[in-house]
Amino acid sequence: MHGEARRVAHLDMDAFYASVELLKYPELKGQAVVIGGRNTPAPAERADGRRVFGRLRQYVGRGVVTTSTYEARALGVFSAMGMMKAAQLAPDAYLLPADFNAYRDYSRRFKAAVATLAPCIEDRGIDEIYIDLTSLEEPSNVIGRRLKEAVFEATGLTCSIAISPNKLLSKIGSELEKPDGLTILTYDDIPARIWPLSVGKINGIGPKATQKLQSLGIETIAQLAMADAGMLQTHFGRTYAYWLLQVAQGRDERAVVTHSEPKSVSRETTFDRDLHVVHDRAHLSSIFFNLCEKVGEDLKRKGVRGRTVGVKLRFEDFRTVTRDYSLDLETDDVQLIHFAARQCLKRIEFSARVRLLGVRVSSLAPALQNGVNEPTLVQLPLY
DNA sequence: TCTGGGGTCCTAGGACCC
DNA sequence: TCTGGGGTCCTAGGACCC
Repeated sequence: MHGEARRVAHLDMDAFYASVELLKYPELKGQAVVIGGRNTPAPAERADGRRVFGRLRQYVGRGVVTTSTYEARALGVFSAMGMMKAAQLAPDAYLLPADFNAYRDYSRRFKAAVATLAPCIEDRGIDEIYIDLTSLEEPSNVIGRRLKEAVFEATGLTCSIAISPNKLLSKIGSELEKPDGLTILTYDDIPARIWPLSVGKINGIGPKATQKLQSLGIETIAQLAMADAGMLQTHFGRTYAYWLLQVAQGRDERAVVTHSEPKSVSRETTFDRDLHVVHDRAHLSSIFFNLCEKVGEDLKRKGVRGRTVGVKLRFEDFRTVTRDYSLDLETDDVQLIHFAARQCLKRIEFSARVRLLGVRVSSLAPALQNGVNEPTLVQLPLY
């Protein structure tokens, strides 16, 4: 049952958002730059054409760091860190707002460049992809260099690539020589290059599992590979224990998936201040309807409709609750989404101020041209 | 002055059906 | 009067990823 030996690349753009910003503002090259914040102003343009950049210390309010340059990372500022904490660590760092339109544009460019050389691509978000190279003839180092050149040609940006027999090893490998890295791994390299790493470097082992493994005396992938199967099973369950031992050996049979259908569409927002259900009712209601509208627009744009409407609510103490409401037929109608989402809200006990509100539609199906799978409010007996 | 927004996948219990 | 077993759908929560 052994498949053909495969060759899979993982390509990861280097500090992607930050690097795109440096293309726009080359005068910031070599500086600590942080991108993020909820209401970060764009740089001001002076009359003499020079730009004036904000500093991290000037930031007030909620929000997190979206990303940072390597210079800012050296000061301890990383993605997802609270802005206020980041400002303590690097008050003089330059601060820019995220510009997702620009990132999406560069994302399309680098993916198109790769596609001209190797068409079997799995999208893993805005700044990374897997590429199946099995059908290509050239040696891995030649292909790798060619991919990097094509990406740089198309974007002016560097990336890091690893090529190995599977996605698991390539995903780990692309980080090993960042930035501008090219890493080639075979199974023989696992003891020297993979086993010394922390278990948290494995895609799928997050903070919780890392913590739990550490409490069992397992910190490196080597220690995981040597761990007792029965012990792992008692702490993680049979399925997960088996997976842990497989990945510790560098084994991964997952295919490079070039096509997938969306499973859900959602919008959520964290408020500038926590809102009170009664006191801020009007404000909450208007935000709520807005989220329904945006989800409806997103569904129509993607050409799908969904049967299950869900809401997500986060309280001031960060407790998060969700509620679902399934309809008889798929919909992309804003009024119907709003109706179903209100049914969800009714079942939540509001015990504290609200920090975040979200609306999601799942159980998706392609929208039919004749609209036959779209129920209307009139058909709803309870309305 | 903590902690974004958009997703996927998994688990687990209960309803319901045959 | 102590009562199966399998399958599917629905809901809620949580881990994880980018």
